[in-house]
Amino acid sequence: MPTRILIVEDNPDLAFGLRNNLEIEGYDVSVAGDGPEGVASARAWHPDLVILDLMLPGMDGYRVLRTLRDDGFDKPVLILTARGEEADKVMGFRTGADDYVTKPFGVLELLARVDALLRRTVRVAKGVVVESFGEVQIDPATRLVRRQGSAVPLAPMEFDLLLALVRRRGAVASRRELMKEVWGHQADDVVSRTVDTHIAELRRKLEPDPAAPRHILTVRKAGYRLQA
Amino acid sequence: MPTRILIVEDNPDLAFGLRNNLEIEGYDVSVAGDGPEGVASARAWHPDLVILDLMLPGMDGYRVLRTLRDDGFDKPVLILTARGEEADKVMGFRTGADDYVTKPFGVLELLARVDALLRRTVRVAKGVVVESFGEVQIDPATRLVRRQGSAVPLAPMEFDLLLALVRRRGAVASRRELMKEVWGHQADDVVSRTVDTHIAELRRKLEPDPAAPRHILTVRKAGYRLQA
DNA sequence: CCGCCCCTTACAGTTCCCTGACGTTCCTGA
DNA sequence: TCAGGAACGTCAGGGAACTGTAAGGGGCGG
Repeated sequence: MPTRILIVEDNPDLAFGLRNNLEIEGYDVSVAGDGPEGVASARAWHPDLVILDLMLPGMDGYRVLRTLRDDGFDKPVLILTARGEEADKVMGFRTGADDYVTKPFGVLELLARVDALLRRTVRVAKGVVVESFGEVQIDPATRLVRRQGSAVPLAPMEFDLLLALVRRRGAVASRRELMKEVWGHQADDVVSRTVDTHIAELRRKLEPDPAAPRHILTVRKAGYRLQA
Repeated sequence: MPTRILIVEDNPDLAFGLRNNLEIEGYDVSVAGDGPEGVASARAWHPDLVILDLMLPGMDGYRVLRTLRDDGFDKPVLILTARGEEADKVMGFRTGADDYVTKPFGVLELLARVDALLRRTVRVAKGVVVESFGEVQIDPATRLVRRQGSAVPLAPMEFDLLLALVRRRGAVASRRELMKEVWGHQADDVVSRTVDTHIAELRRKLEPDPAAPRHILTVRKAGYRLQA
């Protein structure tokens, strides 16, 4: 079975050109002209990679990506856009993109990047990387979290916080450490309840009984701890 | 334990800047100043990701990458270069690179790309250090105490006090010393029974017969002592 | 303008810690 | 040996400290 690539792009010329080149490379290609169509196509057709334009009519590209990830779509997504601002790129990656190419771009480079992404995916597939605790599975590659198999949408901060906890695997993480890892480098002496609120949200979304957490535990006077 | 990143870069300023930023993000960073050094470092240090400059003295970047891949090095490699020609990029990807960033670049974007690459590969391990005496085990990392294998819930102060005793291993700890270590502030001539109260609680929770303690011993007129 | 996300604040519920009082044990000296 | 005193053990209640959680507002991007 050939590798399938879904292009979500409203500009017909560009889409056509890409399709041509990719097909010459031997890929199976499908094109969606807007966001909803793209989401539907990803659901039904199960592509191995998605090339996603950010500027789309109807549904924003970020939202499409977001929807896909929340849906449980874990294949690489390459973002394609005219916006080259660094902030845009960072946001794209943060939302779960795997690469970010700005227009104008060279077709050969795009092909090479597609190839690199697919190569990496295949290579990784051998040793699946998924963290888990209890009935919750976390895939750092796609920033996707599942509980009992179904995707749980987490806000970016929530995901990062969860990841920070998971990385410590059962050890106590102080609020300050978490602050430092998730928020950045200057963990002030801020006496803030921010961490707590996010923890509460995580429990609400991930714990069977948020009032009696079994995995995201409080260690009084010390911080929080993730119980596998 | 933390994620390791190897930078192969001959420009000291750039290397230093990158190292700084990556370390702030919590990575373990090593820098190699030329190709051979980079290869050696990758072999010996087993980084989780390599940032590779193409323009290197002595050994060309492509050669380095080639050598690494032939070596069986399968971690992601991000190429960093001033050469933005499409042909260069394609060649880089073809040689086995996973991403290609051209100078000048934004640090945030680079960090985001590093993050995106690592998402698909990294995994973490853990090491456990446990103190123990008698049938009691103490894990400072989780602030968890077990007696005969089953968990014993301790209040924060109790745990800290226990830890202070354990650290002294058989030596006598005066009330004042304990106060100072656990409570931080300097213990005035406070004739307080606070320490005693907590000791009593510890005995109740940890000693088989609290009335005849076998581990948490009283040294009259001096303080307390932990018997292994 | 809306929606999402994030942080803050405030309040409520718990847990915990210190204190003071009293009982018990140990040591000492007559 | 025994009384007295000092040191330690124990207990319970008030208040402080800590966390859970629900709004509310600001910011940012779409």
